[in-house]
Amino acid sequence: MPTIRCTPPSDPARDPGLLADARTLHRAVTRLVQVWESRDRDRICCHDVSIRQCRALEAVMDLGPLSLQVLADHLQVDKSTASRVVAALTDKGYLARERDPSDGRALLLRATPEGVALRRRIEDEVVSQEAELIRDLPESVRRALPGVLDGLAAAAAARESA
Amino acid sequence: MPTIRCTPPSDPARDPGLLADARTLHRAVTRLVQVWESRDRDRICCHDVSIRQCRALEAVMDLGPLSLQVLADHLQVDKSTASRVVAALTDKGYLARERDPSDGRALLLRATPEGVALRRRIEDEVVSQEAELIRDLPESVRRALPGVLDGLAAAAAARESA
DNA sequence: TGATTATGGTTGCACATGCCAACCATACGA
DNA sequence: TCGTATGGTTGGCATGTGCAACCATAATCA
Repeated sequence: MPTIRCTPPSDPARDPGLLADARTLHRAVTRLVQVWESRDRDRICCHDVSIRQCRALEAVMDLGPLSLQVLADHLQVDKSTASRVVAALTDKGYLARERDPSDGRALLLRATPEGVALRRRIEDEVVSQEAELIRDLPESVRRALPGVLDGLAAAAAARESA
Repeated sequence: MPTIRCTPPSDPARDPGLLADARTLHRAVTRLVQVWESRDRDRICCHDVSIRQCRALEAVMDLGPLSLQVLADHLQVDKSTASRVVAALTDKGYLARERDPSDGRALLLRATPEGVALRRRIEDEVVSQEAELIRDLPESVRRALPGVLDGLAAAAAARESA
């Protein structure tokens, strides 16, 4: 389908500052992502699950019982990867793999009570560290953060799927 | 050295909104990191190098000729991982592994001309996509971005090394 | 000086992740 | 009912990761 774009695809010459802004943004996001990745590895991996496994557990809890394919789409990984992540979580007792009664092919993934507890434990710990962190930030920055980050992630995700 | 902290280490009871803010922040950053990881996989991995390899190449160029250990510290990975990443980049011709003349044990890692060209190629492409992205953002968000992101990354990095 | 210790790198191991492709079972549509 | 589409699993192969063991060179100290 021929989507109509309101903004022309590229006219950086029209706004000379745009590329400079973009470069600044690129470096800032890259730095943030790298720092956070490392933090998450340290904070999550000591809790019996990998980062990916933790994200999968969160997705299952937040999106309700779901199929493997939906989970894979959400995590943006191949379904084979999702299958193995789920297998690991199931082996550890954090997820339950049921058959979808309305579709004999599909799974219905649910978090077990142990999974719910683990997720709460990890998130509480991380959030308390987050609290330490934002207390040191200027009030203006602290207030602007969620909106800005959500906007950025949403814009990137939208462009991704376009 | 006994660093003095201006804010007490933890008193969430003093500010009941703090934990809620922290949770909001946590979810926002997590989402952003996930979206970006996926983006980077798609944007970088079609250029003959993995994300990690690209980061390593950037680090070598930005920090000047450096040793494996310094690189590993910067990327926050084990030195064995750094060793293999460097080996891959060297095999592909993007890095040169020299002996440090002032220390017979250490390496001096440098980007080759091919490495420099590759990094420029990748960054130009990514930055142009970034430009598309921020053009769609509200002006207020776009203006707040770099400061907010830098502040957050810096705070996280500082707390990390504390 | 000679022995001990510290540091920089590499390698083996085990495992998670990643993608592709082949495969099976079930569902759906012509 | 037969062909096709979809949901999942598994195998293969590559990369990435940390840990531990190991080697070579420095640095330190008796």
